[in-house]
Order: sequence, then structure tokens, then C-alpha cells
Amino acid sequence: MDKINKTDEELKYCYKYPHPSVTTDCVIFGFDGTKLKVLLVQRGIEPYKGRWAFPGGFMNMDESAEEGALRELQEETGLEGAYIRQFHTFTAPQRDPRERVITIAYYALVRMQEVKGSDDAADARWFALDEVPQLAFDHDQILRKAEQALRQLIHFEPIGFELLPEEFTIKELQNLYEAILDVRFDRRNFYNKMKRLEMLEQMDETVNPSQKKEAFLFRFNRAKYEELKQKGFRLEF
Amino acid sequence: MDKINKTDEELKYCYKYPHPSVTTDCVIFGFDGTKLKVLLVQRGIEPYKGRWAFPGGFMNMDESAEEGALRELQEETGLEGAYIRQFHTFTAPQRDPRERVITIAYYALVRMQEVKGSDDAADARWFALDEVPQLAFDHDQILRKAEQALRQLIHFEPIGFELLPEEFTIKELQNLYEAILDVRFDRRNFYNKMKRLEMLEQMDETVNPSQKKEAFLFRFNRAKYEELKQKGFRLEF
DNA sequence: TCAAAAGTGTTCGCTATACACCCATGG
DNA sequence: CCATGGGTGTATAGCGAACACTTTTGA
Repeated sequence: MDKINKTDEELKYCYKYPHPSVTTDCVIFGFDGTKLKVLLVQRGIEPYKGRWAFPGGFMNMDESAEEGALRELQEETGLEGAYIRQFHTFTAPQRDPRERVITIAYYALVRMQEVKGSDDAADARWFALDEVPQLAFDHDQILRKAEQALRQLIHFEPIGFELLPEEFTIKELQNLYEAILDVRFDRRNFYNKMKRLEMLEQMDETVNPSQKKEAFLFRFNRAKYEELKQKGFRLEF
Repeated sequence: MDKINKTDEELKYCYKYPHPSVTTDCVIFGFDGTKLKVLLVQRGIEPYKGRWAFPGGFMNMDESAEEGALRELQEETGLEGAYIRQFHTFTAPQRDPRERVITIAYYALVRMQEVKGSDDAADARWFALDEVPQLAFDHDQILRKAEQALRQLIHFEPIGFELLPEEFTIKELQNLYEAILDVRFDRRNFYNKMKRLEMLEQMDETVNPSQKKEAFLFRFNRAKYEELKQKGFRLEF
């Protein structure tokens, strides 16, 4: 169960009662314009060597869990100050076969375009949500909980801000909502709703590659959103 | 900062790197028919001796955080198998002046009537939400976060089940929703909405003490609720 | 010239909201 | 007999859901 004595190592941090190790793990969500994706890293060591897992690591004693998660995220993706959110702490006694480890799990919403070493890196890769392989440890469970949490948050916050590029088409926005909520919307109703809400600002540029017809680009009107939210409004679908 | 050497104690649990202590704390919500309340205990020892705080304690190495929280809850209130839910883990490095302690926070929804040693116990007392004094540690912050989490959950789950007695009046149900969401509803619209949803089962008994007119008692029709939920329905206000 | 994608309405039914009336009870 | 609280109904505005027409462009 718990290894009290580790042979031939320096064991200089001693306590009267046993303490678990504490890690942070980060489910990094991205959006490619069509599908929701997560960034996984392949484990190079046992246990679960070769399996994919979420990036994460031990929390330092002089940082909060959030600071730790942001540090790990920076190390993995190069992103500074990404949008992250704590959603659950996983504590099953046997979740790590080596010793007692609890993990404080965060999810991050990032723009895939801004993440270095994307699709082709050997040890870090984006996976579409429906193509995620079996993961290390209890990370399957962590992913399910992260999806749930994301689905909840979207009812209260305009998450699109963080996952989409500055400028995007209405169709991309709709794809995003459909991917997160796993539903289908009527194209025209979605458009009408967005227009009524007045949260989108239409750009002059209409460029859109590789389609039949050119599409307008939009950007979020964050000020307008904050104003609506203040008045007790909630973004709902 | 971190005490590596505690004098004249047995320090038999040793690690290569420092480990934080891990506790669970539980925000226990109750409802008296009018106001939302929380159960606090008064600290008998330093630090923060005399201050009120949420019940909680160290997580054992052979139990999950949830089991730990349930155990603490049972010890404090005598309640078995209460409805609890993890909502956040608090990790600020200095949140405990003695040593590094992180706490996994839960809230519990209980029926005040079923909790022993209620309003008059010396070291445990119910406080209305707007009468909570300044708390120990970072528990003020924990309370705010718990309220937020409760307010979120009420949009997706019929929390009334857990906080109200088996039988209740419509007015009590309305008071509960108003207390949690901090809004006011029109009495007649609330009644109509409940009627349309068909989630309430009217009892024959109409007893209601100390009022001008007798009021009907209702109970939740849990089966009906589950059925609606299955069809993608969400309880909203 | 045809298929596919995008911009823009219109209609209808339901629900949220505002509001009114009657009944019972205790002072 | 009136003030208070509780049960029940009705009218209206606005939103969600279903649905249609036009335009552009590449094959």
C-alpha cells in the first residue's frame, strides 16, 4: 500500500502521520473549427509506460495548485496565462499503483493555433474527443468529468472567447457549441439568436478559404457580453 | 514556512520531497422553511481559537476524500449517507499558519430536522447565511465558493429533495429557491410552473400551523423528475 | 447549370411574466 | 369585517423551433 521506507534515498521530509503526494493534472481543450480536441502526452516511464495521459506534475510547496497547473501548462505548451479552471480533485486510494497520490485536476481552454509542437510532436498530440485511446491511471475518468464540467460552464460563461481565434465564422461558433453540448442546432435559428443577443461584432473581411461561398468573420463583443451578464442574463442553449 | 523537524515527536513517515497535509472540510447547508443556514463549529484550540469554522479533519490514507468527508459529517451531525458534493480544493500556501495544508471542500445538503444537537449545542450551531461571523482560516472564502456552487447546481438538479422534509408546502419550496438564488418570484407564477412540471405530488393532509389559512402539503415525485431529466429536460429558474 | 454553403426572414406555439379574484381564518 | 395568507385563473409579449428563398461559387 504505502511505502513508508524507500531504500537508499534521502528521506528528509518527515511527518508524524502519513501524507499523500499532491499533483496537478491539466485537461487541455482545443478546437480546430470542427471538433473539440484534447492535448495528451505519451508516458516515457513506468507505470503505464507508452500510454497517453494528461500533462501534470507535483505541486511545489511554495505555490498554489493553480500556479502549479499554470506552470505545468507553460512547460508543456508554451502558453502563458491561459484560461484554466479547477474542476475536481481525484483521491481514490489506489489511483496510483506506486503510492498514495491525489491530483487536483484543471481544464484549460486554449487556441490550438497558438500552441507550439502541435499535431506532429512525438510525445504530445492533439486527439479528437471521440478518438482518445485508453489513458493512464484514472485519466479516462478525469476526462469524462472534465467534459461534464465544460458542458456545465458553457451555460454560464462565453467559453467561445478562449477556444476560438480572434475572428471566426458563425459556422465555427456553432460547431463549437455543438461539439461541447453534443447536440445539433438549426443553422438559421442559431444565426438569429446570435444576432438578437448582439454579442457578435461583424468584420468587414469576409475571407473564408476552401468553401463554396465566402463567409463573414466575427469577433466577440466582450463589453456587450459583460453588460448583459450584469443584468442577470445567462447565455443558454 | 514548512516545519521539517518537529521536536520530540515521532516522525516516522518520511519522504524525499515535502508533502502537504490534506484535510476535508464540509459546508453543511440546511433550510428552516424560510432561510438557508450553515452548521458551524467553534474552535477549541489555537490557531483561531474561539472562531467558528466548518467541520472537517484529516483525510486517512485508506479512504477517499469523499469517504473522509462522509465520516466527518457522521461524527459531527450523526447523519449517515447524506448528500455531499465536492466543489473546490483550496491550496493557498499560507492558508494554515502552522504548516502547508490543502483542503478538499464539500458541501452537504441535509434536513435540519434530522440533525441532532442543533441550535443550542455549545460548540456547534446553525447560522443563517447573512449572520455568519468572520470565520477561521480561509473559511469565509470557502463559504462564498460553496454558495456559488450551490447556485450553479440548482439549475441542473432538484436540490429541494435533500434540504426539505418529506412533506412541505409550496411556499416553503419557493422560499428555498429564493434563498439559494437570491431572487423573488411571483407566488402565482411559481405555483403554476410547479403544476405544469408535474413534479410535485399533492397530499391529502392540509395541516399547516400558525397561519391564516391551511396549506396543502406536497412531496417530490422523484420518478417523474427522473423521467423528465432523461428526456433532456432541465429544472430552470 | 447544378450542388453546396452562406446570408436572411417568416410563422406558430409555448412559456414566462404580469396581474386579479375568491376563500378561509384570526383578531 | 377586515387584514392576511393561500388556492387558482387569464391575457400578452417574446422566445424557441420549424421551415423557405436567394445568392455565390466551384465543378
